[in-house]
Amino acid sequence: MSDPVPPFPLPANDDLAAIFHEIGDVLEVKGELVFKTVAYHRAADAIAKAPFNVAEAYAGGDRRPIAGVGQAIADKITELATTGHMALHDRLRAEIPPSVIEMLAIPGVGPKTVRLVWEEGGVESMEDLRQAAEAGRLRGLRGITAATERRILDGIAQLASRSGRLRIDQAQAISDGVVDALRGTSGVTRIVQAGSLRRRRETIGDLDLLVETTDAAAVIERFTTLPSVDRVLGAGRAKASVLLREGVQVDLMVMPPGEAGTYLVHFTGSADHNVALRGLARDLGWSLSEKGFLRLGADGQPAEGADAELRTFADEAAVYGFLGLALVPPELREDRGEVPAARARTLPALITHGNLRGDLHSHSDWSDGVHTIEQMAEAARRRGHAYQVLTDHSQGLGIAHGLDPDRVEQQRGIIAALNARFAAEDAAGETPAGAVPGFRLLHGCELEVRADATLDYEDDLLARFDLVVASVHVARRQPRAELTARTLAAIRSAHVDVIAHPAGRMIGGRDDLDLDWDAVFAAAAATGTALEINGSPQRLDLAPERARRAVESGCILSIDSDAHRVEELDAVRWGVEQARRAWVEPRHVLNTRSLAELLAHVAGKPGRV
DNA sequence: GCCGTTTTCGGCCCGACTGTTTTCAGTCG
Repeated sequence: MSDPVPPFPLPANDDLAAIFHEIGDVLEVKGELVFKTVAYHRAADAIAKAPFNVAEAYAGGDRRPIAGVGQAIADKITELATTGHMALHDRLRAEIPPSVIEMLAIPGVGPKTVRLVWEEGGVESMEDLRQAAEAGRLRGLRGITAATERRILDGIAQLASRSGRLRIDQAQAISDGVVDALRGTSGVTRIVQAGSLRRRRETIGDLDLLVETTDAAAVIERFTTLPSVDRVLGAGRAKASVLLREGVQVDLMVMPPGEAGTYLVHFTGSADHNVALRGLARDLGWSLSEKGFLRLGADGQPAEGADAELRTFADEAAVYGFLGLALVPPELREDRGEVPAARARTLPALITHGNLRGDLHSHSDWSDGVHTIEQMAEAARRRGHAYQVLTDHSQGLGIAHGLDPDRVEQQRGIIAALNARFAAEDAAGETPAGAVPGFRLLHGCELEVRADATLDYEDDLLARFDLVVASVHVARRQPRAELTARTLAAIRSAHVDVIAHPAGRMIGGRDDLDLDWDAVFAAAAATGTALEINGSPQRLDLAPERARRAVESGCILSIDSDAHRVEELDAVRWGVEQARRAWVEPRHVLNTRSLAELLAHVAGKPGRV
């Protein structure tokens, strides 16, 4: 018997988190104790990060512990998951309308200002606020001048023009441009791209640069007057912020020479990671900030006078060491278990780009790629791969010029001829620069999983490929049961070796497929079918949290470029970065294996003869 | 509101920049 279906929809983790963020926001505007509001926001973040559907679990009576969610908030989740309502949320909404709370999103406008304009200015929404500021009706309020009104209007305009988060490849290009422009400024000895870009998040909100220099004024002057700067948001002696013409905010911090350690830690870690480090420091009797460690006195405040002491470090390893921790790689600094692991010396030995021996997913101009089979193979070979799998689309994906069985047969001949030439060159000692002798182009396909859960080629044709990558492109809006059944059908096929971009997402575009992930991970682990981390910066799918759960579930992964042109073969680097964020080690990844090991794994799939 | 091999009560991360209430509160990262 299945569970009774509740008469109201259960929220996804993101939606549940949004409710608690909203509660935290309302309490801030109400002037509630700050630690209480922080507790709601922290709980919301923890819920958003939870690796299972929290509302579903709570609805079923499974109140798994979540760090940051205590008795009171857990009860509220249960209330919402079992009744469809949360009394506190309803009451707070009645007290302060959401349209008032939305004003918190305006840069430069915080809870105190929102409360002031709402209670004393009668402002009920962002649009109200804009009109009141334009009409000069706010300046009578305590602490608000004409300049403040101007600032509020700027903030509203900035919010409207904000272009959302950047893809990591776009952010990297913009950041590189700024770094190049700052290089050579007098006194500058080092520039580090910190923040979420250094943590290699899939999307980036704003950019953080750390500049080691003996002449802070010079670099801040140069930075705030770059041609790419639209306007300066703020500039002091040690830091400055600008908005670029592209709409991206860049924050620059100056660090004194020889003291980079705590600066790098502070401006790289996520807020939660940093909070955890500061807590550790406090336990050891020190206050940690970007400037270094300040010794605490008996009163818990930084010691003064003769007892005052500031400890600085030249590099990050020394900072973590001072806290009794192993150096945490930037990609892991998200407060997802890395701090205890660093203390216990159980951090993973993360995969690197150099561990990859080949690429299991790429296209040519035979389907929807740009370059020829030979061009793609040569390019892969000269990148030092041991193997490259050509995986043009199967016949059903008409829009991508999928191949019918005759065309597949023709490809086979071309691939054999290329491999013969490569072998002859190797034998003659004419292996090209960058290449490794023995390179093989493998014949694969990207097999469409049809809407009815059947596969797009017959088994006898599939059996002749070296390796098969399967994926879902069509009928994406099916209910979860159907979509899951399709993915499971591919996983259980004796001929499918990799599930490509399993969630089917496009960053900033398509959402994830609605799959029963526990079922997918269990089947993939049982059959040895690899789940892909697709390196295309538009996809980066599996996402890190899912990839981490996949590995914990016993799955093997692949990290592939999905290249449609020669240059895109390098996209595996983005995939490797996401794998690192997922705590992935080389042993978890199929294409870290040698050609012989790869082929042995494929041949060993259950049901294969 | 959360949390504890130092605490079940009393703490809870830290500093720069801005503008104005000109000594500090508000906002941000």
